[in-house]
Amino acid sequence: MIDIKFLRENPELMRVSQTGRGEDPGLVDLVINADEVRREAIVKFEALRAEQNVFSKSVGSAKGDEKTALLEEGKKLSLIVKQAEQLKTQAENSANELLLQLSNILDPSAPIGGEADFKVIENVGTPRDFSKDSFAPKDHVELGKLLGAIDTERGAKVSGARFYYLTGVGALLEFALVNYAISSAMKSGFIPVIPPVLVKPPAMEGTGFLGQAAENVFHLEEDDFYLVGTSEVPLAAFHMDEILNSEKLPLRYAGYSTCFRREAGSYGKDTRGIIRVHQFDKVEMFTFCKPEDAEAEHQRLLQWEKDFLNAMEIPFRVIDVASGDLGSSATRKFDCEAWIPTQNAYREVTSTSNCLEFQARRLNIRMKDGQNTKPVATLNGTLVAIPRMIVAILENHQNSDGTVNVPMALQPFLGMKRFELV
RNA sequence: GGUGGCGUGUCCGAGCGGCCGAAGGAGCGCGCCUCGAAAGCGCGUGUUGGGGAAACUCAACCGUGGGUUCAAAUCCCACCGCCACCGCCA
Repeated sequence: MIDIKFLRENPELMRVSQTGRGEDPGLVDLVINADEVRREAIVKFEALRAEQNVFSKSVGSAKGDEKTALLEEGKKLSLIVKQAEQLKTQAENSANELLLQLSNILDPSAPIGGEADFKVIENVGTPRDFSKDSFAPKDHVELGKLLGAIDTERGAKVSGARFYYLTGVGALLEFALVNYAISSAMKSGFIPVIPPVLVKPPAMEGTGFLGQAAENVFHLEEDDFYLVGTSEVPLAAFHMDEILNSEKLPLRYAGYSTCFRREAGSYGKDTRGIIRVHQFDKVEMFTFCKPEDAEAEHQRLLQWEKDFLNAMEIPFRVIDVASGDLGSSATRKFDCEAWIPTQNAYREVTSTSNCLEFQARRLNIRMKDGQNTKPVATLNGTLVAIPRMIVAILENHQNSDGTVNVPMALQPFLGMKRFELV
């Protein structure tokens, strides 16, 4: 949520930001109008209410005929106050509804444009040249079968398209990735968390996933629960309605959870394999910090993501995501894209967003900073999203016979140096 | 799922329908005392919104939402959460 006071004073900045995202700049003026209506309604109601408060007190001490007369008048006043209160509530609700529709203000350094207008920040490592090894790389589906690691056919049989089983070394690889991720996160001061994956509407709304992202969220109609698409949701909502001690910041949490995504509108995209699935596990980093520290923290999160990919010995690049492709909560976002040999392309494997105070305002998470209470900043970043990391590892570290070398960093967690054929 | 109890400020814990934003205590902050500390004493200590340059002032908030009333923390209803016991189950 945007700070209404900031918006009142900087409407032009907000219009520019909305335009940059490809969203409606006219919304800004609707919000400003609604805010004026809201404040007028408040003034009217409060004046009447104050009058009623004074009046009510005089009733108590009166008696006899005088009291009967006062009671009559009180009834009339009561009606008027009630009407004014209703108008006030309506005005507040509609102002709030509009305000919630506004996306976060863009970071001025974020590249403007659509999905394709990202800026490459750096390339790390060099894609392996398979012609030098004189064999054509197999894709992860084929490797997964040869190793007994991934079973997409049975996944489809049991749950439908975009489901899979991780079996044998596939399952072990997930455990190793998670253990490696959590143990390195703890070294950086993260608190490990296993959060709930079913959440109630306020958590989902607060994190900003019920706007344009709503179509990708699973909803349990009967119980009004949402299945989270990322543990960002329960981690952000962890401190909902709380006031944090600013001296304890930054607070860093590493959440391990299953993630559920409907993948609506991606029919025909990545239908093969486990690049795009309805359910997967992920270790997510989440930070609560002072707004003035957010930008530096964003760089730190990015660095931890890079460290992870380097430890997996995978070539990748970092992109600065363009304005039109940011989530509504993010002011800026960096993606790490791993090299996928059989696609001859870089594909997103991790992503980190700076939401500044946007989510915190919606979730009512504040900090006590000296005399003042003000919203904190929140940031999130993927440490490892299991299926995509498995794809990257299998495809990049395969040998001509279909066996796969285990990256050094994972060997202690797996107890093996190579995945063998089954 | 059934029955009973409870939900008040950072925490504990009072609260005849008006004088209750709310006693008392703990904690915290400042000061006194002390060589220093503890104890003791004194003072202070919520959030949100509106108006105001500010001092300040007004309004709202006692789980949430409705209702009754001139007036609700206090009465009524619904919902949510917590605790206890019973039933069922991992």
